Amino acid sequence: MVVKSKSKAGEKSTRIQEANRGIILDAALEIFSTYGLRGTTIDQIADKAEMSKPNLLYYFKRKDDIYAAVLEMTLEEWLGPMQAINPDGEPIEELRRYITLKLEMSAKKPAASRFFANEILNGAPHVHGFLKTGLKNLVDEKAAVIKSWVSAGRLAPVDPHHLFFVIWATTQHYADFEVQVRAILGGQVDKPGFFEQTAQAVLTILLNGVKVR
Amino acid sequence: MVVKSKSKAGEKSTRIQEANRGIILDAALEIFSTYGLRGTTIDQIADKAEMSKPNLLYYFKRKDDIYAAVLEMTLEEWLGPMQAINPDGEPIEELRRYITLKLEMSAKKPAASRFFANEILNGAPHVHGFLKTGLKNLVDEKAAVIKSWVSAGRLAPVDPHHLFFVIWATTQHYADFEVQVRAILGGQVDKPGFFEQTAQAVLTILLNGVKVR
DNA sequence: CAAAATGTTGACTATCCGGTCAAATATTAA
DNA sequence: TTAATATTTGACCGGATAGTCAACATTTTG
Repeated sequence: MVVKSKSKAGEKSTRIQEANRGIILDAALEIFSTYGLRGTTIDQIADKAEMSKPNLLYYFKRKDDIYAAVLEMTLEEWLGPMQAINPDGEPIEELRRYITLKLEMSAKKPAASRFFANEILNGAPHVHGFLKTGLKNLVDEKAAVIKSWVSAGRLAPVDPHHLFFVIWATTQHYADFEVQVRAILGGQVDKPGFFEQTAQAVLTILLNGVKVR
Repeated sequence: MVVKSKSKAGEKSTRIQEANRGIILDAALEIFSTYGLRGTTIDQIADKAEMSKPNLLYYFKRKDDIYAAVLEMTLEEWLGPMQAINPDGEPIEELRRYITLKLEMSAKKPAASRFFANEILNGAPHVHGFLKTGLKNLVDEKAAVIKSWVSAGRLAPVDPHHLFFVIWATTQHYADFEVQVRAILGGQVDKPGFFEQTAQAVLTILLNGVKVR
């Protein structure tokens, strides 16, 4: 049969589909990240995507489907930097690279960070399973690396899990609480060297915090 | 005169009013903190408060009024610990106390922290003015204290504003991302010594990060 | 080209939700 | 007790919002 099944298995997509799905996901990320799932309306996303609502629903049948797609997209790149922590590297340098990468992601894709923050604040209904399996496994694995570094006397004695929490909290703060940071620091935030200044301050505190004395 | 003037213009309130407003604000904080303003329905709050919707609206005319009341209530206690930073104290001890207080607040009133996080994530529409005035002033004042400590060589050279951001991010993380922390640490979170363990880890990293070497 | 497939939209429906209101009930004061 | 006042609620209204659908428009294919 010559049926061009377009549903599940034989996922063929035209350029228009490719393009529009991308446009929708970008728009949705933006809106979801500030209003959350329940606070977002399909019309808002459609407006942002410059597309009629029925047209948008032609690509994603339900609001939840859009949300799920954005979530999947976001989660993928979220774990990248952590996976890159190298057990055979120099501890402080590995942490410096990890923290810097996370800060860069917050600066470049603040909406992704806020989207995730919203999901967690709402009780993580859509990623609870993932947190307890995928994320936990990865964190436990990397925590073991940290622990081995501590045991070898290459890092100050510090609880590995809490170290990750502190790093996540700090790096994501600049995306999630950007409005507050702006309110306090003012136009300074938009000046050229701001990212470097932030990175330097954060790295100074956190790395000194884990260096062997 | 027999008028029991309460606040505004002869605002007398009965015990029932006193009690019900309190019940409503507690319920509202809980719901708002997980669903945000737009994601919360009046019915949800009414259910939580075990009260009919019209009855609830008898005490607060509009949803926004409830939100504003919760916000005011939350903001007040939010600044307490920071104001308590004493310029004449010993720097490391002052910071230790501040961080510990913030961690205690996160542990005791996570909903308040999440409520605030939601407001900021949503773009801080209701507190933007406050952030740029009240909060900024207080932060600038305390940043000057930190700066003087650094200048006197009593703290490692660190940007005062970023130090506050790191402290806020870290301490509030345990409330805002509680679901994630639970997913990763499991039942450990509910064991007796967990708070002390967390405080110790956080204090170790942050205080070592700012101690003079 | 013409037919088929894909993409787009205005108009519509059903439901949810914020808010009202008049009537009923409970509390307080005289 | 009774009258005034405060509290509670079922029923309702109007606007917003998720999702549908049939018709129209465009693109792809043979």
